[in-house]
Amino acid sequence: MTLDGATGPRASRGRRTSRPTGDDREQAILATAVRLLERHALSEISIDDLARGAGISRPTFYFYFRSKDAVLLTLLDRVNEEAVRALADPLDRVAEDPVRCWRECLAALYTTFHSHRPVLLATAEVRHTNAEVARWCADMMDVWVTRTEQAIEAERARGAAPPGPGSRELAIVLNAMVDRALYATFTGDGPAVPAAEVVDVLLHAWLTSIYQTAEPAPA
Amino acid sequence: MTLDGATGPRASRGRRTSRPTGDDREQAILATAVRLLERHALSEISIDDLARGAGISRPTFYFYFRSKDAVLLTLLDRVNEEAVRALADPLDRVAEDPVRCWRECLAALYTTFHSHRPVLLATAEVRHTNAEVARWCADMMDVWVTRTEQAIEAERARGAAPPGPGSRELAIVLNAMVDRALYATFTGDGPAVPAAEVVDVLLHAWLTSIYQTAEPAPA
DNA sequence: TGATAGAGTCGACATGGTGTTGATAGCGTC
DNA sequence: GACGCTATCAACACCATGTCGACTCTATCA
Repeated sequence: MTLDGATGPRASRGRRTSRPTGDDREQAILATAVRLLERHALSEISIDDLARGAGISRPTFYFYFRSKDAVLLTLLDRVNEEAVRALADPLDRVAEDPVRCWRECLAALYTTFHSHRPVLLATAEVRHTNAEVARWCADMMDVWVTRTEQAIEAERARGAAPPGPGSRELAIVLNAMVDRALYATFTGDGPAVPAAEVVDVLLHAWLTSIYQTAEPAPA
Repeated sequence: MTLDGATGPRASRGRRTSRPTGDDREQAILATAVRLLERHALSEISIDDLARGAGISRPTFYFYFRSKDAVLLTLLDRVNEEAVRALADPLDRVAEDPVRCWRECLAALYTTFHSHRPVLLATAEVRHTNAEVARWCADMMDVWVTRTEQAIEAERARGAAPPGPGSRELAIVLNAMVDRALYATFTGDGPAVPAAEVVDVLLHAWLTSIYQTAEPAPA
């Protein structure tokens, strides 16, 4: 007997318990979502589309996921895991070689965003409407802001960066910049920096804001 | 006979022609929209809510506006006119006193955003779903980016700012930063800079990115 | 071996929103 | 006093979401 009150194979966003069958159906739904998102906005995709794509009927979809957005949330978890892995290392080594490490951070975000473009675009689509997705984005952003803040503090502590605005506040606006600029780059929504240059330009703004020169002193 | 193919009092987003009656109904719809947006997200407001609020039935609403988003677009035009007025002057005088003028620009954007918060939040909500709103945002952003770009070029030409990344690309990421950071400030969606500080922090990032020092040389 | 339980499935329905149609009411004017 | 235009709405067609209840299949165990 499952104790978490689940009616579906699991509480949908709850964590894995052993489940013999049905797992492939869940994967089929996720795969269908990714495939459809390559070509269509989330709002253009109906639950019926997802169900049919996975070879099931609409009511059966609800056996696996609570809603369309719950599917997105599951996909988002995957993306996050990948991003966390990619950024952990360069963020820890900022002091060794600031320019290289900050560039690696921004490049890692670029790469993650790029390779999961459909999922992140869908996220942008609903983050202002769906409280749960908004919460998720906020939590993820908070992680990056805090890591950035700590790195800025460390750079100031060792004298590599001069004092300036609060490190947290600075970290927030810099992350906001990356967030929006990458989104625009992959979307063509409004003027966007060409993909080939966007990391360079972001890095410039990032470094000068923190170090107040274009080239911080070497370690 | 109206020549623009309108069925309603005007082509809704088309431009003013003389219209004796019904204008107050249109204003009532707009006023209702603003009032409801103070308390609810756009997605929570139905066309029926707007119609009832204006004292008419739902089909009659369609006589005045093509859709819910068309109402938003009309409100947005008002905001834009105000923003254009507020920013024109400081942008023209950047060379006289860069720090003061850039701050005035950012402060003007802050003020505009703040005083039209409900409308701009609703815009963020649908800009990823509604092509017309997306287009509108893109156009507006393009205006600010171009003005910023020209100002950066001018500063470089007179030797006040050193060379750096392409002025257009820099203008884009700086505007992206303002866009997203102000949104977060007024929304509490994710970590946000306190309202009292946000202009200062944005100004810091803005100045250092352009002048590559915290304090550009006086004119 | 056949009763039982639970996972998995879906037809049919209820709900709630959007947008359209067609009929009508009021009013100025020629 | 009839024509044309603005303005209005009841009724309808449509579509997406989410729920209910009945059904099937399979594995287990007395």
